[in-house]
Amino acid sequence: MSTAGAVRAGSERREEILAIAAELFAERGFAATTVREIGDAAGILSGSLYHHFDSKESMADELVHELLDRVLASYRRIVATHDDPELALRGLVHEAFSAIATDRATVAVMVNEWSLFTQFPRFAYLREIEEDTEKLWVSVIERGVDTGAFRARLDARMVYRLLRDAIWVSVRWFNPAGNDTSDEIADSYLAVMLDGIATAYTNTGASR
Amino acid sequence: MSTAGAVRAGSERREEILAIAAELFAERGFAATTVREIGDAAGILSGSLYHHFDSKESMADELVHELLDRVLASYRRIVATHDDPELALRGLVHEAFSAIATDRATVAVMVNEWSLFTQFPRFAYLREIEEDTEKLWVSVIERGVDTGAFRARLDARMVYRLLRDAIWVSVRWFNPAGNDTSDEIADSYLAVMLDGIATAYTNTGASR
DNA sequence: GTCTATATTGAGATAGAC
DNA sequence: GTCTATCTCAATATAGAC
Repeated sequence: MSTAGAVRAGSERREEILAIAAELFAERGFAATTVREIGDAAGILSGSLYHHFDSKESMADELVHELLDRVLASYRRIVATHDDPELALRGLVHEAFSAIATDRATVAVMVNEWSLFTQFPRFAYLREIEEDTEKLWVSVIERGVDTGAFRARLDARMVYRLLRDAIWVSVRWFNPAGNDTSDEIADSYLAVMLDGIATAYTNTGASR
Repeated sequence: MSTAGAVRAGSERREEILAIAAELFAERGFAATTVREIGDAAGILSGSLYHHFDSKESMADELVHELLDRVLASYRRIVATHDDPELALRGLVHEAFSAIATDRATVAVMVNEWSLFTQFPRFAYLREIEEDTEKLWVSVIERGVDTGAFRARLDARMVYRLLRDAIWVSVRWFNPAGNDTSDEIADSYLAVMLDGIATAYTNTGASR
């Protein structure tokens, strides 16, 4: 393999540096993290980073792109293996929380820098993958409405966004090393989303 | 009134510049917005901004602090005037979406830069106000559990965070000038949160 | 309250030796 | 693959005139 210029494929050292960068981006923010800090944390000088990467931006790019590709692939597998819409939805939610647990830093970068990154052409895939993801989740929700598992006249797109936003932003406070596992919080969120928080006998309000 | 140094209280020009800065911070991100851009958009040179403000940071500080104070005060009024927990919760959710509609740019700055700002001592009030807000919402949810309006054994804190995260992050895609008003989306979110998306007869799964 | 002019700093990135 | 050394630029912020 070539050693000149910014290497494309994944060497061990590369992955190591990416993981360090992810932690710093997540902790301080992408813009507020300097390449000198990344170099310091990796035990090399900032200039040496450019043997591995083209730019600071390309580090974040690689991190987030790889994560999103992986998560979308998992989503597709889950939907393909569950005919039952409720079971499919449960699988999707568990998968998302699982990603928060296993890739906390990168998820935090994605969530915190979403509005920044989506401005730039090089991050166009963010919107594309998110669009595919939305289609996938919405199709599951709509199928649930069709089968009668979910309520009629649901706005599937709105339900998806509510759930998506709540799940991903939980990376800001959810600590998988704490009291709850990612499966436990997934089940808690699913319980609220599926059954609601109101008791049946209050379910008579004019506005509902 | 004094005209030397950075003025504290609100003149019209000041408010105008703050609104312009909020739009730019929201659109491009706080770090990626330069004081030159703010000056250009306001029709003055960047140096002249420092007659009104101490720093770029203090502009964001003022915007977000003022918003959060205002929202928390509204929350308190709502809780104080509603004995019924469900009505109180409905009022809170409507108020939050109303803030997104009336102060979209500042809410976006708060949401997008939360992790960045909370790192700095000058933004300590962010965590403080958020803590008070959490207590207020959680007390409403717990009262609902006590009165029987909401399900027993709810994790009130978790329910609050799910709802809070979903509401605020919706600023990234919710367009109050579009098809839905803020009251409509508030009612949609409340319908899902109160009643869930599952139909009653599926409510027999072992995991629920 | 804004402009002219500029100080000052710190950032991302590069070239070439080792 | 890392270091030495440095370039280059753009950013925040300031001083003082008008």
